[in-house]
Amino acid sequence: MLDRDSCLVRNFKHYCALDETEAELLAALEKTPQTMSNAQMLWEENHPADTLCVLSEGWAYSYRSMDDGTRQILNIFLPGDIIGLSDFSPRRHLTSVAMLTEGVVCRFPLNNLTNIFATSSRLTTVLFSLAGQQQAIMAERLVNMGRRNAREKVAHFICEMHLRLSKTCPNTSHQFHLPLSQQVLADVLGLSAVHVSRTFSELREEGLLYRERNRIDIPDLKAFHEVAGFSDIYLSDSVDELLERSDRDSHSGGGLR
Amino acid sequence: MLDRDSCLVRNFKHYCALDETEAELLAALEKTPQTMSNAQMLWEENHPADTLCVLSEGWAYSYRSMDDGTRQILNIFLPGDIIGLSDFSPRRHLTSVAMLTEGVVCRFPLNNLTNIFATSSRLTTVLFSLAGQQQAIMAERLVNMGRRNAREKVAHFICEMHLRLSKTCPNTSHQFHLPLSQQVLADVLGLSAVHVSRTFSELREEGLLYRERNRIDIPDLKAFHEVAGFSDIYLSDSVDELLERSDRDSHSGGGLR
DNA sequence: CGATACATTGAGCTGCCTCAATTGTCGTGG
DNA sequence: CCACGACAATTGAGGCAGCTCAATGTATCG
Repeated sequence: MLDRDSCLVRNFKHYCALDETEAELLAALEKTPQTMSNAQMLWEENHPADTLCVLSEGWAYSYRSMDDGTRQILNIFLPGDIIGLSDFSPRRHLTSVAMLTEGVVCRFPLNNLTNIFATSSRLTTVLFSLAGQQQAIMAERLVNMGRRNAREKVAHFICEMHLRLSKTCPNTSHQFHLPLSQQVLADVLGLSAVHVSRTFSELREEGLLYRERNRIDIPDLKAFHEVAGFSDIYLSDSVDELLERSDRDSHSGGGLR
Repeated sequence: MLDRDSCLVRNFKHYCALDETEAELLAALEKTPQTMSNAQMLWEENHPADTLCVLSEGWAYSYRSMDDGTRQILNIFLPGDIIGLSDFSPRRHLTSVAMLTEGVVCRFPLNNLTNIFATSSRLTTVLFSLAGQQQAIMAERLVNMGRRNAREKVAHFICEMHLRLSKTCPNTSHQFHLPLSQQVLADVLGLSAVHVSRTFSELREEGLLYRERNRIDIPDLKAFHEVAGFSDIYLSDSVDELLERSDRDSHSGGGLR
């Protein structure tokens, strides 16, 4: 056992109670901590995908580089996130991943996942939910890119990050730290850095959003959600009910544990 | 047993051999066929997500409706696809799903999935891969939306559909049926229908792509991929290797089957 | 103190949008 | 068989959101 819950275990406990075996299975994913400097790469597009990662500390992001030198950022990762779940099946990583801050990551081989599948159907359920959540985030970002203007894009993304942050660290208020440069934001949102700057100016002048250095301040969260057309359902997680069913199933035969 | 493989079983066999138990688990998902007319809804955004669907025949799509009346299409589904995998964890569907053609769908309760998790770690692995593939498709579309112009967007999407089609039905040549109106394409790509039309005209005049009614003709596939900046890695599936590992694991203890 | 990265602001351009009118295609019913 | 209506596609005209290029300002750090 561990003397103290790892980041991942803490994250999972948010979803369901874990017995000893399960906690150990998860802890196995965080056996090999590795400190990372800002901007350091975890892996690059097209490289063999034999390991995935738990992000234990710090922020990271995944992206695809374009031929013309630009890039599209696909995902922002926070502590407790598993990085590369979607690269589970292809032989090679589909995206590059790099750090946004200093931090700690723990690589683990793909086997650990299949091992979990074979051992705990409850953890499998949670993992599946997590993968689904990541997909939901990407779906929402697709909507963002396709059908919203710059103002809404920026606002919506800030709302999303704010909500995700307040889930992992509950003391997040209307002010919080967001270590993303305007260039990074532009690469997330499919805008130019210049236009992101103008958009921030606009929002600031209307008193809706203040940003200096990497601090964000949203004076009126409700009004801001309005601007963004933000709805939080896509980030709501309710694995509990699923697990109840799963447990019922296993008691009534056919199940594993 | 079934006298004839269901659509889904056929799809899964593409990934790995199935024993009798596994085939039955999968077949259970297609127990309740239901014929659907064109444009009929499978479910709507925000409605309770207690069942998912296998698409047995026909095409379908998922989308999000915006306040201003527009919509963003998130995914196009082909026969053999499981619809709603990403709605697995939230209590409510995050997207609406409707048919693009006539067809047949089979609803099944969420339990069936958790049941699979608890019974076959091999099927679980395949399911996880499928979910990953859907996410890869969405990631690619995100890149499309963020960093490509209309011409590339249209071309890239056509390439993607062409490839996906030729995987499920091998007799797809450089001509194929694509039952998507220009309005639908616009809603996929975040463009206006008018501009999609102009883009098709442009591509036609350059001899790169012909489209009339719902038939597509790509005279020179290689040249067309060039225009699109299309790379097919993100649609490559290699679950086989994963399963080998999974099997090895289970033989050496800790595993299930 | 200079170097480097990040942010702001202006000017001019363009890709895509909106609105609107026209044509083509199909299915339906008289 | 033709007339009709519904829908999909095309084409033109004009507008604007967001782009690029470039210059300047500002903070951080060795």
